Amino acid sequence: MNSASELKPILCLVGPTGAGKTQVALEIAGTLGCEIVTCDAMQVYRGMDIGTAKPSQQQQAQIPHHCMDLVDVWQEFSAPDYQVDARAAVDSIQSRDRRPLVVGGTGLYLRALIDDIEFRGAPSPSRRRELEAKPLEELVGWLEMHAPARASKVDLANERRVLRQVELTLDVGPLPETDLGWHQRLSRYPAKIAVLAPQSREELYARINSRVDSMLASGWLDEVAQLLSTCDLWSKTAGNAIGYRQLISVIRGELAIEQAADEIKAKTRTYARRQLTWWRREPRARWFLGSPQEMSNDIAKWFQED
RNA sequence: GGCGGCGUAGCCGAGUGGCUCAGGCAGAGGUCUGCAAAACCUUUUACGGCGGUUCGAUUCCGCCCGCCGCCU
Repeated sequence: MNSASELKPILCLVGPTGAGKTQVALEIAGTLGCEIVTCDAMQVYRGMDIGTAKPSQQQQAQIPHHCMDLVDVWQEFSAPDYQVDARAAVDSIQSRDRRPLVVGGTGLYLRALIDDIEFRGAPSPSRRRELEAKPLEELVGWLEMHAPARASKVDLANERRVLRQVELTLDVGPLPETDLGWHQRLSRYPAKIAVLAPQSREELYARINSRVDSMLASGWLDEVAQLLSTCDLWSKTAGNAIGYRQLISVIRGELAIEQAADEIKAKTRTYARRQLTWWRREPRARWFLGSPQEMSNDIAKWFQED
């Protein structure tokens, strides 16, 4: 690996859905000579194009994209998988003396990439099914008894998190003394994180609403029908994607399209809000509030400062 | 015109003569180490209007307004 490029921070462009990241990313990648590493939990799925707002074929031909279209909708994919793939992409880009530009909205995936997070204890599906059948109180009781340090760190009302801690206890034991914790934010890669977001909440929501309409107008429903015809049992992640879940119900005749559209907009807005919450806590983030056109230059300028 | 039903927060929707007056969605804030576009936590906003009965009415009664259905 080239040591000069290794010292340069990884450029990251994040923000809520609908802020205009793709547009800015393409511009910046063009002027700074970057390759794009997608940081999006849903764009890894092949065929989920319209609803995940994937860059077009032309756009992808213009700038190399990585970590996109990695798996099919029936395949499970999660943060550790992303970590492996994204780090490989970053290392490869840097070894070719180019600069990676990480673009996306999935906060956890970004941290999996740039922070020194080690995922351990891959869950076993059969045991997970067993644990899922147990009531929350039982899992909490077990955890408090066998791994009090873990119990004190999780949200005990959140069954999914508690269950994972039980799995970790079973597989890697109680929390090691050396565990520095999530909040240490030990960087594996130095990074510059630009958060792109519209000036106001109203503007963000307006952008989201009209984007959902234009996705539906460009054949989103057909895309889902197409995917559904090749596979009707989707992975947990893909099957939970906003919009896809609702459109599947429409195709199955369980939901009217107008209702689906409203629900998709509402869920997307909520999602955008949670994204903003995530980045508010990111100390390395620098915020750029405005439209993509307005912010593009400012972000590029900041990225170029070394 | 007659008869009946309904009117509860931005929306859906239970309920009650007084008590911390359901719940869901949306909105706002937050959490986040293998489903993260997920999961979870906290939280604002009500009883169509005017009278009456009552110690007390969102709840009971009357009138009015609005909506829906049926009849002529």
